[in-house]
Amino acid sequence: MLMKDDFAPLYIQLQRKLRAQILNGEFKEGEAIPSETEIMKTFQSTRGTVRKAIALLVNEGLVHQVQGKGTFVLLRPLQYTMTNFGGFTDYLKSRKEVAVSKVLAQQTVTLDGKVYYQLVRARGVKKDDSVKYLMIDTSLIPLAIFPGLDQYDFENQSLYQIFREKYGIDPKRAEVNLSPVKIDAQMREILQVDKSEVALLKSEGSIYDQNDVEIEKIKIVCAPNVEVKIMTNLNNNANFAE
Amino acid sequence: MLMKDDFAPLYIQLQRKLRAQILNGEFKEGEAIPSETEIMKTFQSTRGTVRKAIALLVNEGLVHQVQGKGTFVLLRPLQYTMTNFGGFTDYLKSRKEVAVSKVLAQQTVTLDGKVYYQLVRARGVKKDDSVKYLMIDTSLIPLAIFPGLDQYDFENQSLYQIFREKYGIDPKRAEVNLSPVKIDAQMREILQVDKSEVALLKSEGSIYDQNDVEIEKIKIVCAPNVEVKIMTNLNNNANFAE
DNA sequence: TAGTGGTCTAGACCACGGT
DNA sequence: CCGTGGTCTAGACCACTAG
Repeated sequence: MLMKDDFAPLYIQLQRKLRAQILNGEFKEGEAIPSETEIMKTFQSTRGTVRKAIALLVNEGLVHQVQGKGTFVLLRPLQYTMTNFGGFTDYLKSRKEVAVSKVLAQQTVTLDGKVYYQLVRARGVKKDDSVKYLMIDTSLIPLAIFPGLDQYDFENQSLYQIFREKYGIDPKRAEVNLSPVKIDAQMREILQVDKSEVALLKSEGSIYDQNDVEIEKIKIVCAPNVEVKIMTNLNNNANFAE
Repeated sequence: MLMKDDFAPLYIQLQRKLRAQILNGEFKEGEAIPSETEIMKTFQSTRGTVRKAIALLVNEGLVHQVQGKGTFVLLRPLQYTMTNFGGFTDYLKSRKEVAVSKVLAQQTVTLDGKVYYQLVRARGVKKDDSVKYLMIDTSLIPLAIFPGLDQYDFENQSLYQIFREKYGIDPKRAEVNLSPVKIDAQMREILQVDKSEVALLKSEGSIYDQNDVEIEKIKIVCAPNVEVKIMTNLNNNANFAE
């Protein structure tokens, strides 16, 4: 079932197939997906590969595993979970929603002697022919790394898709700081913020590629109705020093 | 070097040892740690185990790997990174800092017919004989799951350590929503917030154990000088549906 | 007892970086 | 070319859950 000649490794292919089956409702929420052994047989693969694919889904928060029982689909109501800073289009696509972007400003700016392409967008989703804007997203992208980036149409194309397909650069790691920010007029208008609100949530940080090179500085301000939800596994810190 | 009879699996033992070496400065920031093959020989283990240990360190944000080159220690200035919601003491211990807790309130409350033990604490660190409070932490713990929990002294003991050692329950997964919250008098006093600030960052959510049972509801309000930093790997979403 | 996930081994081949 | 990390295989034994 899995193709060795596909560009993606087998465990990624398997992750995609399993996720698609879950999102399509083939495996119901709260119920078990097939056991690792069954998945091995179905996809003609080995235990290690299957476990790696499932581990990614666990990390995504789509399933969880219980020893002796099985792997279960987590129940989570549809909501805009802002776990993936900057991967907005990809994220919504993986959740089968339609992403909408509106460019508010674009220009080249110089910062610390480096030239950046600045892109400010309102990001939202299409719901029943109307658009709801969920965040205002400011990107600073070094033109030394992405020459000619300003020629693309960012209303209809995913920034990260262009990074990958046109420049062969893959966003690998995000590091963002979260803080409250006072609401200004532009935020209030675009995100339709009620007068009673005084602050919104701001995420500010950097995206790095596989070589730990900073490829984007981001600032995202979220509408009050956007749930910024973090899901973490706590395994790592049960263990202090040696 | 690794002990089979230790309670922790080999890859966790190895993770701890490597982390300790990094934090002790044996491997410098920005430089490479020994290769996977070398670590295999040093600790008499196999590739899979070594890779699993390193994967955990990557997830922690302590190191990153570059194909063909090696595994490198990431440079990060000392700061209070709030990635592990609720694992405050554990986190600081793994960073070799001294955690301080002050109990502000404790009582039993009933919510939706269930009885909870409510614990409100100011959490901080000891620096040169003075204490800096960094967050106000409200926990709701179901007494049905943790009978007799109120007998412990939470100024000097880690809540999660008691969960693990006295009740055999291990916090596994956190799900929190982040949002701004208007500052009240208590926050302003304890966290020493400047008058110009109008909002702080609030993290509100639940902690689940290995069986996906909710074992704690948490609400954490952070001081303005606390960096709430999220580090994520973006691998998962480069791949849409199948 | 049978089936599940959790851990571990001992190999293999590949892609990439630097020499 | 060699050493690095990235992927994959084909087994093994264990711990836990449930009938």
